[in-house]
Amino acid sequence: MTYQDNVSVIDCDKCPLRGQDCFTSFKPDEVSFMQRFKTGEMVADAGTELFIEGARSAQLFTVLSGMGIRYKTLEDGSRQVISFVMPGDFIGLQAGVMDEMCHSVEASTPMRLCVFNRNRVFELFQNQPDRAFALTHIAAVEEHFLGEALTTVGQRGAVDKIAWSLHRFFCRARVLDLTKDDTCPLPFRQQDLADALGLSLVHTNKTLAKLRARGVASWSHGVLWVMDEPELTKLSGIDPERVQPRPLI
Amino acid sequence: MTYQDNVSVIDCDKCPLRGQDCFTSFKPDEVSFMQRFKTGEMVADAGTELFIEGARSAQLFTVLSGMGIRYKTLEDGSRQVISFVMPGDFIGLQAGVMDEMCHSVEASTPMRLCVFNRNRVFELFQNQPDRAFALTHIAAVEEHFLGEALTTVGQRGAVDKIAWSLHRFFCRARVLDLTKDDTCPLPFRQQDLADALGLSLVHTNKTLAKLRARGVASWSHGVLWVMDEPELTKLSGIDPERVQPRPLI
DNA sequence: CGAGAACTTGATTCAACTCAACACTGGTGG
DNA sequence: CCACCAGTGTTGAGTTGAATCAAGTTCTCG
Repeated sequence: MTYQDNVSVIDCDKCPLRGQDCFTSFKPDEVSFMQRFKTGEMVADAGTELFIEGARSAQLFTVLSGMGIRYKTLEDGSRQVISFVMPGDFIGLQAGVMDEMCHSVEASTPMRLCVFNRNRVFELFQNQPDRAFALTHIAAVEEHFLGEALTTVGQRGAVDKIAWSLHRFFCRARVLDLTKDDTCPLPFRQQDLADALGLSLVHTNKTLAKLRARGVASWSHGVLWVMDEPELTKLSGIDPERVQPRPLI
Repeated sequence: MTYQDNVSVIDCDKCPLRGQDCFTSFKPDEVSFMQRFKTGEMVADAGTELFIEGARSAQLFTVLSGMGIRYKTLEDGSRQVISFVMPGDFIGLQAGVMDEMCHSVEASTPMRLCVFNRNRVFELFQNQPDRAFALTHIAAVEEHFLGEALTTVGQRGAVDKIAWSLHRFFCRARVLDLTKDDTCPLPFRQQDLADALGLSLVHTNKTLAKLRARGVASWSHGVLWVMDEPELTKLSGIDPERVQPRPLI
């Protein structure tokens, strides 16, 4: 399952994410504050449930590496994937400010997570206005993204939905430097994508085949290959995908 | 259109919303801070665009009275209603922390808004940790709601979608004390509801008729009448609708 | 090598969409 | 004052995109 890995904890100082230019830069005292705020690291195997809907959690995480999914489950067993979780994402904010999580988070690959203590979140508001602002910024960005997802799921057809999803993922991967040429890892199941877009597994599969046949994008064996990026961008309906640096917690 | 109404500005001290028990209480110094933070009031006619997608805005608002919709527009002209805006809602957070809004906001009824200055948001983080936390809390609640909306739009059938939407609205209205017996104002068009749920106008109309015929709920002439609340709740798929007090800005 | 999970593909069904007409309302101007 | 119009709501008929059902095929891993 999961285990604490106290030996090889990374210093915030040397955090491999912080340097990337898709994240806003830290002031020196912010780094040292985060170092004190951080209570450890955790490694999770693929399949681990990091959070469970409705549960209170004492811990909050920042993803150092690996990927996962946030999702909600309905009474009838159907599932809505809310978003894909990637390195740099902060998870558990809802548990941090409200009393409980309103969705579950599951690791799709092995993940390494930076661990924070829930009951120290308020310290951050008291002592580190910049960090508190960053937290709010992250929440606003997440809200923005959910609005886009809602729009896609509510208004577009299957081809556009899939295209949007693949395009968005590829762009996120690129700023994280996870792409190689026109490819990037996409370690989810077709079922996950289907549940994210409100499509059936079968239709998702057929639509992916269509995009592959059209020479737009191809996803197999956990690797996404963007064959015709302009076309994918056009189908996705996203303007220039403003890549604005976002804060890291 | 809109105009400043400098004469009858309400003191935060006497804010009619603050007293309601659906909002968390303020400490005295928080009230005085908000009073200084508040730069005025605005009255908007029905139909006014409070925010326009993509624009920067110098102002942020808290809704004092009236209702509206948040929405995104797509290239092809279709529209996704992100949420319904009700008294107590804080709008413009995205403009406040990111540089621009990623959805528009339109008044559906005449609205009275409390106006704040965007460039003073950071003061709040520097001087008022409680208020800053409240802002983050609001963002997290909004994120929670959007996740629920996404789940509904993605996974449920038309009857459930409509039921969820009506139930949610009625619950929100009730905690704001806008209900009278089993009714509450619902000042939107069927098209707005359709665009919120990703349904066509025609199908929305037919589904509303179905709920009316079944004796569950009836919406006409801007008034929602909940005829069978247990049934509506059941259809909506919401557990107990935990009514947790939320902060007001 | 066998078993389960994931992915494919074709055939059929159904929920929701589009089209099209009509009813009701309130506002405007001749 | 009434004719007209634009916005909104209602209803029926026919179409379609996506769901479901049903059978494979390929992968993965113990």
